[in-house]
Amino acid sequence: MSLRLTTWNINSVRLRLPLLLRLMREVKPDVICLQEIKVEDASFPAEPIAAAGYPHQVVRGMKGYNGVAILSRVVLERGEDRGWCGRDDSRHAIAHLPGKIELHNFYVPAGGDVPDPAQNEKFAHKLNFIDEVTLWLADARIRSKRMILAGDLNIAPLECDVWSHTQLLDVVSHTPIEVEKLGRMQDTLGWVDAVRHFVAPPEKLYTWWSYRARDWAASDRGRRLDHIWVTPPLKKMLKRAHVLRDARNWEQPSDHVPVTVELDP
DNA sequence: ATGGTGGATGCTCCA
Repeated sequence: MSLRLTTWNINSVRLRLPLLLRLMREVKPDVICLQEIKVEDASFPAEPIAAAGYPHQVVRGMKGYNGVAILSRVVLERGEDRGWCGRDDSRHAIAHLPGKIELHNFYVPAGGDVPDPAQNEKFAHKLNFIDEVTLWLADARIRSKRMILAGDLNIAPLECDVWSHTQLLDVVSHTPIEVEKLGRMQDTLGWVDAVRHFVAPPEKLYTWWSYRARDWAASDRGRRLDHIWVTPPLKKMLKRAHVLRDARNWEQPSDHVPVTVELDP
């Protein structure tokens, strides 16, 4: 059984439905994890997505903000929904895939601008979110489980995951406290960073470029915020990873680009 | 040092 999985913060699934269909045609993933779909479940464009070959869908949306979805060519079973930090703000979806693989799709809070949890409630929420997920993963610790964790984690952990390590040390997404907490989360189950498995440091690699740059490609001030991790039993199955940088140049693009990993038995 | 853009929403929030 071969599996090609893509994660993409699409920043409005309704506005960018044509781009999603293009991704399906050009990359042909078996499974797609979307974040920031920004739509209620009832208004999710389920039919055109099914018609494009992805009839199996787990949608966890809300009005206006956040929202995640898992789209699949292959049959999947929805996992049990759960909230984090006492909220139900549509930041996590679970699906059970063929081959006894448990898939988690996360949209971690961005965390606002001020990197101090005492001054900035959004940053506190982000740190608490990571802590809660970490505790939960550690509690459910079964190292032999075949699991994939994908999504917009809103943290660029490595120096080569940002355009300037020193200039971003106090910028939310690359602060030492976030990087440390993400590292702890990764340690819970010995998660393997499936993309850095193929694009080893110190090679620079980004998945997000701000809308605010005059020329995003020329300045290339990117960050790697979108991730795909696998548990150790899947490590030997990793075949390929790809960041679709071209998608940042598509018409009316998301500020994030799709990240894809292929696994083979 | 600052402000820059984009999406959903509805006289503003979030990224």
